[in-house]
Amino acid sequence: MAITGSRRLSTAEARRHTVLRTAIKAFAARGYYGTSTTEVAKAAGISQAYLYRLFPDKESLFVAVVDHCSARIRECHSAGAARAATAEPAAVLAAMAAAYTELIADRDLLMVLLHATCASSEPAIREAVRACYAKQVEYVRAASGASDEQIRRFFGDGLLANVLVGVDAAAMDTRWARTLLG
Amino acid sequence: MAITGSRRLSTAEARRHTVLRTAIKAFAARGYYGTSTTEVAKAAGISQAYLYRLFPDKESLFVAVVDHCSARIRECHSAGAARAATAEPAAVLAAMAAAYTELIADRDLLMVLLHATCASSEPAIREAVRACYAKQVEYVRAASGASDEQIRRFFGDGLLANVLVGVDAAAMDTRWARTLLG
DNA sequence: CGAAAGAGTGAGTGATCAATCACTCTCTCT
DNA sequence: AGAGAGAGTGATTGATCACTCACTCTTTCG
Repeated sequence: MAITGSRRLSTAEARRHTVLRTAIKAFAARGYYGTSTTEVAKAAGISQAYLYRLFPDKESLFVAVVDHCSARIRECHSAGAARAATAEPAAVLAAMAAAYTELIADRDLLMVLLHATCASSEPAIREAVRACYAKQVEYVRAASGASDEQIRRFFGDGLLANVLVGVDAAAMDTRWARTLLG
Repeated sequence: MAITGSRRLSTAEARRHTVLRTAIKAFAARGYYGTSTTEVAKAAGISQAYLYRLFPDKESLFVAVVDHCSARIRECHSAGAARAATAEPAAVLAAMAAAYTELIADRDLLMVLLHATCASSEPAIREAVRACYAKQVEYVRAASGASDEQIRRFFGDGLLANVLVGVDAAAMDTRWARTLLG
């Protein structure tokens, strides 16, 4: 190891990356407490024992998954901002919101972050969630130049969308769901 | 039983009520999957075995707790609305929002609802969460006469407050936290 | 070749969990 | 008094959990 700087990812690192991707689906359903490491390993196509050679424990694994989700959201916001019609804060925010709505349509990534917020009684997870919000807020602020009030509304809308996806409100035909879906 | 209509709550029913109150604190920290029935029983001051005579299983217990929280939120909104300065929708919404902010200051009730949203991959829990939102939205609509857009913003603000309390943003001295706290 | 390093696993371990059972104690009503 | 109903519990069970260990197979490289 450490022989060349141009070496491809080692196989173990590639595996770790695979685990991060597939663990999103595994954790999405029942979160940190409700998902067993065996389920995560099965989703990644490896043995549970090897999972423990890739990550020191379940908490570190979950934190890594949250960080991975956080990075994907920032990529999404960035891609959205690039598609904004004008450089006006409101236009940039609207473009980012549209990209975000598209991103969370598959539910899994979103549910992991919802679960992570819930599991923030574990200090390490709380820090990961805080870091995720910190990076999102500062990125949105820098990319859009929006005011605090605009940013607050942006995140309020996003969180409402999260919950509506979480309870699958789009599949319901009730007045309250239609009201909140807007 | 069923002898008189004026009888006080039976002792078993009183116990059930105690359990619902105390279980909020127990479930708040680690949610449906992460909280054992032994912890819930201990918080209520009864044996775990008796918990199973009061509720058929863990899921029913959790659903009952969610329903209890739902009722408390509606009482809170109702009390808030009664304190509104004028009957204008915006004034009523503001008064309800203020009452809600006060209610969730203790974190526990709020965290249970956040956990319930997360646990909505369990059908019975999902239904309880949906019912909770349904009642809230329809109550807010009826009490305030607000437009759909106003209602959406009201719940977006509430959910943002939920998350900020969830990660204890008020205890942080960072720019992103100050921005979102407003 | 051969040996060292790393990828990967089967078979456990003790702890903990939801749920059950057999049992005791305390009322209430006749 | 005494019997029956309901309140309440200690002990247990089979399953599942996070985590570990001893081991094999494969790749790389001198």
